[in-house]
Amino acid sequence: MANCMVFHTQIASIMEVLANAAVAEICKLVDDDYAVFRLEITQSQKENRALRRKLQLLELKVSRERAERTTQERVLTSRPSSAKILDRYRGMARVTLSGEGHLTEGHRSFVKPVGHNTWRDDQPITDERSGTSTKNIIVIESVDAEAAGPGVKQERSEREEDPRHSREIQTGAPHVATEVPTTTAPAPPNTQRSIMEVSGTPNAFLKSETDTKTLTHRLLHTGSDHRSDPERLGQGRLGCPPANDSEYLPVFHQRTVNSRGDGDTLDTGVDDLSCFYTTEMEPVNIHLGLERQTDLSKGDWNQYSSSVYSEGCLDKKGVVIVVDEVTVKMEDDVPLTLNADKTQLGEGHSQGRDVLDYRESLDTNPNVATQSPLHILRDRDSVSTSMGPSDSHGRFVFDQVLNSKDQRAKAQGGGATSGNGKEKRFLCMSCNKGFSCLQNVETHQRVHTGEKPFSCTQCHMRFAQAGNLKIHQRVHTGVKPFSCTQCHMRFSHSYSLKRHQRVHTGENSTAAIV
DNA sequence: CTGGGGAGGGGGCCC
DNA sequence: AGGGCCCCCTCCCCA
Repeated sequence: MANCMVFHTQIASIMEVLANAAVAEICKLVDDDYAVFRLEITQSQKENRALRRKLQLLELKVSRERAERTTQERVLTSRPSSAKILDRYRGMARVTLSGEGHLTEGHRSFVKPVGHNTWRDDQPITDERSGTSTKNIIVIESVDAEAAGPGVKQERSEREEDPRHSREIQTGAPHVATEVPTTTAPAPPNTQRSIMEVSGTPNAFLKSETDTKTLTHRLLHTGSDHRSDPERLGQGRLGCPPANDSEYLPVFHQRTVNSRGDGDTLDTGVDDLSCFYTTEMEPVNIHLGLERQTDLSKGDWNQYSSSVYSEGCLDKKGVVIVVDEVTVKMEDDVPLTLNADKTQLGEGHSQGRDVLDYRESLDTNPNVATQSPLHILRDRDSVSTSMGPSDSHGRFVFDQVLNSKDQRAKAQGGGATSGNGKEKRFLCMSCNKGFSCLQNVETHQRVHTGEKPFSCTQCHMRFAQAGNLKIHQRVHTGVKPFSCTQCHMRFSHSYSLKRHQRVHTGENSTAAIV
């Protein structure tokens, strides 16, 4: 008996030692990762400082031009110049804001070519270099990027700053720049929940809840090795999940939207349009998927695609959207009222804004908040969705999501739990639609990313699917392989023929659809 | 009613 | 044998 007691005592002591060792190891890991996060936060802060400085410069430019314009107007016209100028600049500010949606007062900026000191009232407000309306966020980004110039990095490097600064929290202040020192009221200090800092697009919201962690998401980092992060963080590449019974957890989603000036393929960094799977969620390795705030309606993305590809804004202008880093700070006990105020970024926002929102926002739909755009269904039997609060170990609890909003998914048997025979193991985190294979979800995500890798050699059209390009090329070739057996009509689309034949059969088209 | 683009599903081939 | 990829089919939607 005594031996038994001694044995138990020894066991207990060994357990304690092991536990202490484990705790120490965990602490070390946390410290290491925290250092990395701090570094990235600092970099982000530097970049934001540089952008703010640039905005101030642009403001000065505006003021100067305004003064010049005032003088000129006084000379040239009998109309009270102040009113006209005010109109003009008010208009510019409105356009800028409508496009970007979040430039703060006092930071409205635009770029006007040197020597262009007058504005005509009938002149569309465009980026003079691109000829593209500034309502396109991409243009605004281009202005920023261009104005920032090569010296920005240098400038940033000269500014070391308090990392705590990066934890300034912005909540409930849509479209307000995260840090605008002179003209913007400081963010409400009360809730300290999250912060996002995005180059030129500071009005983003990330919300989450967990233990106090600072997570850095390199969301859109054009020209950077955006693959390094998941690798550094110990995740594998996208691929099939290791095993069906593993807990596949969404990690994070990266996207790069850029284009080259030669009009070639717009690289959206699609190889990162994916999620990385980890079988265990470590407290130091929690990754937030980023969910677009507004509903990704088809129209939004089509519009985006249209503006980007069809109109060739990106292609022709070589505009690069850069959203450098997003820093998220999550505090304990933050309620999951992840602000469903869609109006913040809702209608009236630019297409580009939508794209960014998609990357930046976690709020609006608590059900999908903090999930990556793509993840494996974890619980195939579950339809309910929740990202429950962290469990006692600080882990996220992810359940699968079925977005009831996606009517099309329902109509076409989409959704994670549709009754189709094939198991829909792959879930798009943007719309929560389920797919049976990874390829399909990757293709599907082009809807959200706007990636259209297939371009027509005879026109500007681009397509997300090769098959659609092939069909499209019949427009150029005039090939109409589908002919009606009852008339001489020929069609380039098989479905057009099928639809046409309803005319002969007298079948009601609506009834046919039903 | 047609033209045509967007998008999902599934089969077949290859590794 | 299973997964990835390519391709085609199909349907929806809009102009």
